[in-house]
Amino acid sequence: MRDDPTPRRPTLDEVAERAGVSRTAASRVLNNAPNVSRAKREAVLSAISELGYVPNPTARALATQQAGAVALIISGEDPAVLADPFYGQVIAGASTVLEETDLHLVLCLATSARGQVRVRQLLRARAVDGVMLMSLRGDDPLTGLALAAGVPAVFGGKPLHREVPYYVDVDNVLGARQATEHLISRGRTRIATLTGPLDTEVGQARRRGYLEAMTLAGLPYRAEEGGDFTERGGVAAMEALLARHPDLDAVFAANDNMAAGALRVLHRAGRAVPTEVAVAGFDGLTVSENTEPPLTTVHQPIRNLGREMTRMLLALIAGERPSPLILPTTLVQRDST
Amino acid sequence: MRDDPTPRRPTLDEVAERAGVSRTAASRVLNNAPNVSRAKREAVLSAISELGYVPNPTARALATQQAGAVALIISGEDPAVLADPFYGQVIAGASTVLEETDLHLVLCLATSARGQVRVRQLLRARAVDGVMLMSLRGDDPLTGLALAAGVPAVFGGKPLHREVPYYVDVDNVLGARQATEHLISRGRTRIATLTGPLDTEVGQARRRGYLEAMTLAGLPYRAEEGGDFTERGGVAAMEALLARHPDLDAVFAANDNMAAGALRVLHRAGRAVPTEVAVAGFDGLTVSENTEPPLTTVHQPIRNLGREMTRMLLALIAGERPSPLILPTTLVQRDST
DNA sequence: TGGCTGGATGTGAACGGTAACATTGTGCAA
DNA sequence: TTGCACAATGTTACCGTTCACATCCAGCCA
Repeated sequence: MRDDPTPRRPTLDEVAERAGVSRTAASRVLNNAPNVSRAKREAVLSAISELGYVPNPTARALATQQAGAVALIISGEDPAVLADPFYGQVIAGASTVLEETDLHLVLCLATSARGQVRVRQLLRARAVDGVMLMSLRGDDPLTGLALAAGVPAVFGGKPLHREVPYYVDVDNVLGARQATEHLISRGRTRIATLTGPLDTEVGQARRRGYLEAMTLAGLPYRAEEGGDFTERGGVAAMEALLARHPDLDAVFAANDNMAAGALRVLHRAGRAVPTEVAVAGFDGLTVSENTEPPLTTVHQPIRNLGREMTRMLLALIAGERPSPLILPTTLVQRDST
Repeated sequence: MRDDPTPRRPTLDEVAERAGVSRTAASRVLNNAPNVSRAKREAVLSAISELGYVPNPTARALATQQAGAVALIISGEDPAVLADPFYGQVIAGASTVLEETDLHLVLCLATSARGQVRVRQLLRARAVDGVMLMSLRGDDPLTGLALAAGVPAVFGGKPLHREVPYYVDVDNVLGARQATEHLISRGRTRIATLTGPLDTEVGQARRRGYLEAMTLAGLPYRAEEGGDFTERGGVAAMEALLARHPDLDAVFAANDNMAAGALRVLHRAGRAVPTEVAVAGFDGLTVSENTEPPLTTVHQPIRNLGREMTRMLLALIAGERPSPLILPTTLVQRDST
């Protein structure tokens, strides 16, 4: 079944020899470049299929000075960030776009010291033709590294405190405002918020959206507690919130995970949802369908985020100068409000 | 800020020249090979840091005939499979192991026709030093392709109807048996199961575990419905199950997603969980914590799965012949049973 | 018929490393 | 002192492509 230990794959030279042409001619056929006679082209083509020739991507990469791959770099404290299905969606989106090209996707987790080092090497060695970076904290050194590396870089989500030329983001402010306004339209006035980490742009933006809505509606009530986008964090934050603001009648959680945690706390505390307390989340992941009751949430087009980041990166690699992109969100109304 | 358009990174030749040694000597220092005098080594080292030299991975790959990367290939009908946090965990596990090596992780979704073609190319072109394959259906052509490609390949989960030399799997049969026996120990006798797709080994194995437990306990009751590991599928299957076997007093769902769906159906149908119907799942993902009530489930060490697959692949690449590995599962008891 | 144009073709030099092999120099046993 | 093993070092081929450039040749116009 298995061939000899080292079948030594055919090279372009062998193809050329078999077809009775020069290596260059064969190369031309491969990259269907002009200036090859019909006869030679066919000779090469059949030599290729007879020999089962497959071009060596490494050699090609060396000659063309292009890696043939782009990286998706995910930063974070802990490899567990990937447990969030969010990234799966981003990856899926990126993949569908890359599928149409001849670029591969290399995945880098910069979640440990060692991981950071590897990313740095990746960038410095120009091992990829471009990078997409996600979930960077405000002070993440990766932002600077990526920009300094001079390799095409697209950011998923605007980094905090830093201007970057190319990014795709979701309209977090507007989405949060929508959610809060929805709660207001339900007659709630004492609306609290569980914020995300405030050293991220997402965390800040969603909080801002909440504040905008409250201000615009002329509601003076303010109550917030910081979370970390995990359900566990949501539980802790909701407990604190409830202790300090027992009069709240609605909660806008900055993501679904925290909202799920909040629901459980409210449930334990005997607060009926949505009658006594209404809850809205943000993300629109499947978590939000599984909660009790199903969660009203702001759906963000995550798959699209991945797709658009990739498209932007491809444009960048192609030498264009794409504009930053902000994707819209939509409110999904379920039973928690 | 940004340097010249093409700063042209320094090459090993330039390092060597600056250090006053031959390129070979410089190369030796780089790979800290023996037979380099202390003086030269230091000269090279300082030349490297003065020039900011970073070796070119592509050139190295061409010379060593090693790609410097391994691929994780995820098969499936739909890019949406990645929405399952399962894969995030596998990826995280794989990453932590790869971090310690100088191999990169390239991620391939073989979820579309185009994706399949790309994977085929990847394998044929030997663009990676090894591959890990996941979630292959029984008749997945990828299995054969990977084996035929002659590239080190590790399977995550034993493919159905096919002997493969290297795989890491979870003890699905035992886990399912544990779950079912747990239900039995709770005094249930009319236990039904929501199976996974029966054209996968996982689906088959978990069903087998259920049957084993029932048989061993001398319980004649049999009721099953097929699902597809999604929550939506779980809902449909549970509805059918309830219609055909209204007398059931417990359900073993082959994964948490389906269990979550089942819980919702039971809730709607007014069957109290766990008093009237007990429910157990499989996976131990966060979904299982968020259900109402929290789900008793068989926890499988997914992160470990990723880690062990990667370790096995590394061993394989190093020329060893590792044995297949079966990872244990643990029952996590919550409120649904 | 000679010069010119332009497509087809091949030559040879990159691309940036690694490694087999040859060469030199040194200390030590015979 | 000769011979030898062995560390240090350099020479050179090689990995498998792409591509700039030179060459050749046919066709066309003056």
